[in-house]
Amino acid sequence: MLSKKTKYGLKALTFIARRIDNKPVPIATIAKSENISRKFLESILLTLRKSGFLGSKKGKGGGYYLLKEPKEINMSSVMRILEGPIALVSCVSLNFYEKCEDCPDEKTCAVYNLMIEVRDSTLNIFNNKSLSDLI
Amino acid sequence: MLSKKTKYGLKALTFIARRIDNKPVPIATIAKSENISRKFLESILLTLRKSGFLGSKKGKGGGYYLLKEPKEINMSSVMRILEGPIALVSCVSLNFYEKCEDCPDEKTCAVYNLMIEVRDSTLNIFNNKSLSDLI
DNA sequence: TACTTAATCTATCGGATTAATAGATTAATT
DNA sequence: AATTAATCTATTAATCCGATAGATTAAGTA
Repeated sequence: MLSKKTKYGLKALTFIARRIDNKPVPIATIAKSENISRKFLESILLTLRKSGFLGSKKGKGGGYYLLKEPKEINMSSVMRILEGPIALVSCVSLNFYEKCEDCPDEKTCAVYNLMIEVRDSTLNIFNNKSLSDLI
Repeated sequence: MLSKKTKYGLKALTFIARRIDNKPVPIATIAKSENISRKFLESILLTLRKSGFLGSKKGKGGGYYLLKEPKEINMSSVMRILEGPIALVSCVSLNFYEKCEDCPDEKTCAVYNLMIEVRDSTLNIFNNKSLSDLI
């Protein structure tokens, strides 16, 4: 299941992307319009800024704005920043690989191949979707 | 990410399915062979029994055995019992549907359609996989 | 019958993670 | 100077996960 962080993050990104002028959008505006706890959203937007998706401007007329074209913002990268691994088990993760403690050998693991398949099909969707597709 | 419960459950099911004679397998045997906490596995097998996948026999020579052919044990149903919803958000879940509190309208939700797509592709895999494919 | 094996049931617990909150600070605009 | 709005640091509340403990019930075996 998707965390609220990810869900809110995606909603906020699309909200910001919908502004054609790309003028800064204040946190409060997004929070109110999308029914998100203002403070929680604050921390989410901060991570999106630190990851290079968003820029920010303080003071009056400030807020968050996109640093790239919506078309250039890939869903895989957003999901990885907000949610973490796309794979269902870390031993099949491309970007967050980790060996399973309990599993002596991945090649003989029954779960492994199934999860590879799921990962690939999900990745296939996220890789071919950008923020512009969510608008 | 998959819970350990699900991962262990899948491993245990394949372990049991590998016994061609389908004689009861004691919890302890599975736990030792698959490096799973015995007590934790106990509760997992209990839910698999209550869901109709496994039968059990007490006493000497007892243990858990499959109630159906591995070919008849569908991955979607196993996943739903062990992990819960296959969908990433409950508002796109077929079996565990729940309305999002924050979302006023699913039709205008940007996340919705993306998650529908992910659900369908994952479901497509699980629906066409059975326990026999894991062995 | 007594003993052993093994599942069953109830309950609890620590730790990690998630979601949310609070308050003080910094920066920009008017 | 006043206002607006992001930033930073810390804390809290709630939930969930993985694991554990102990007593009980059932079945086979000597």
